[in-house]
Amino acid sequence: MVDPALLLEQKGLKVTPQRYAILRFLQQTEDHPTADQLVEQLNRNLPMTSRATVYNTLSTLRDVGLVREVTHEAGVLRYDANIEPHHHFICRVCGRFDDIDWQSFQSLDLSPIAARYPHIENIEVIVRGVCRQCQATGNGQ
Amino acid sequence: MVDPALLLEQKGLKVTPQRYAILRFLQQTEDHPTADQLVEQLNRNLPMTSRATVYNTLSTLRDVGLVREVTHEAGVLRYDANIEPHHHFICRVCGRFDDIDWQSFQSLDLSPIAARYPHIENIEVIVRGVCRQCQATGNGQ
DNA sequence: TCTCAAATTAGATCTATTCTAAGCTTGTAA
DNA sequence: TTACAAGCTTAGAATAGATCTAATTTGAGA
Repeated sequence: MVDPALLLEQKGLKVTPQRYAILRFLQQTEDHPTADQLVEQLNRNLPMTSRATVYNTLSTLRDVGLVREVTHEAGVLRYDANIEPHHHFICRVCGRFDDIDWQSFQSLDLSPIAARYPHIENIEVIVRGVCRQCQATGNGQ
Repeated sequence: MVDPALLLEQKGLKVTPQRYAILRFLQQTEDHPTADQLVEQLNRNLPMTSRATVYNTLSTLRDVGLVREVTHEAGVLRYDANIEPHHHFICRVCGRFDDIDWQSFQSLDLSPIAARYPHIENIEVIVRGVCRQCQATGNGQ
C-alpha cells in the first residue's frame, strides 16, 4: 500500500487531510464505495469532510488517474483505487462488487475486433450472477 | 425483425400504441438510446407518449426480458432490444456505443473463476477506446 | 508574517428517474 | 347498449445523486 500523501504529491496535488483520508480509505477497502458511502464513513468518528469536498476530491483524483469510476449500476457511481486493469463480478442479489484479477481472463483475444477498433484503451469483463453467500442463504431466487 | 405486437402478447402484455412504438424503435435502432432520447424521437412527428409512459414501459419491458438496460456510463441508463448475449464498445470521445458480437470473444474461458463464482448468469466484455471516426477527425486527443 | 492561489464549505441547483393520484381504454358480462 | 374492473397513460410532484456557486479557510512560498 503506497502512502497516499506520496501519490498526491507525485500528481502535483496539495496534500490536505480530506484528500489523504479519502484516498487512504479507498486504498484500504475491498469495496467500491459510492460518494455518499464515503461521506458517511469518513465522518463517522471525526466529522471534517463535507459532501461537496468528497465529490470534488473524487473528481480530482479521477482526473489525475489515482482512482477510477465504476459505472455498472443504474444511478450510482462507485470508486475504486485499484487502477490496474482488472475485471468485476456483480452479485444480482446483494449487489456485492468484487475485483477479478486481470490474469483470470488472460486468454482474451482481441484480434477478432482489431480491424474494426484499432484504438483500444481499456478492456474489462463484467461477470454477473449470484455470489456464494447469497446462494447459500437461498436469497438467490 | 420480430413483430413487436407478437412479442408483447407472448409476454402477456397489452399491445398499446405506446408500447408498440417504443419496442419497435428499439428494435430498429443501432443505437442505445436513453429514456429521454426515446421521448424526443417518438414524439417528433406525432406527440402521443408522455415521459412517464416511456419510463413505465421501459421498466415493464425490462422486467419481462424484452429489453436490457445498459449501465456503463455515469448518470444515464441506455436501452437495448438486443437481448442476446453480446459485448460493447464505447468511444471515449463521442460516446458512441456499439454492439460487439458474442462470437468475437468466444475464446473467453471462465474456468479460472468457476470455483469462486459457481453461479454465473451473464458475461460481458466492455471495450473502451476511440472509434475510427473520432480518430480520423483527430478529436481523439 | 504576508499573500494569494488553491481547497473547502453549505446550500442552491440540476438532471435522471420514480412516485402519485387521477383519468382513460379495453374487454367482458349483463 | 351499459356497467364494471383491470390495466394503461398521464401531468406534475417528489426523490436522489451529482454539480455549481459564492463565500470562507487553508497553507506554501515569498
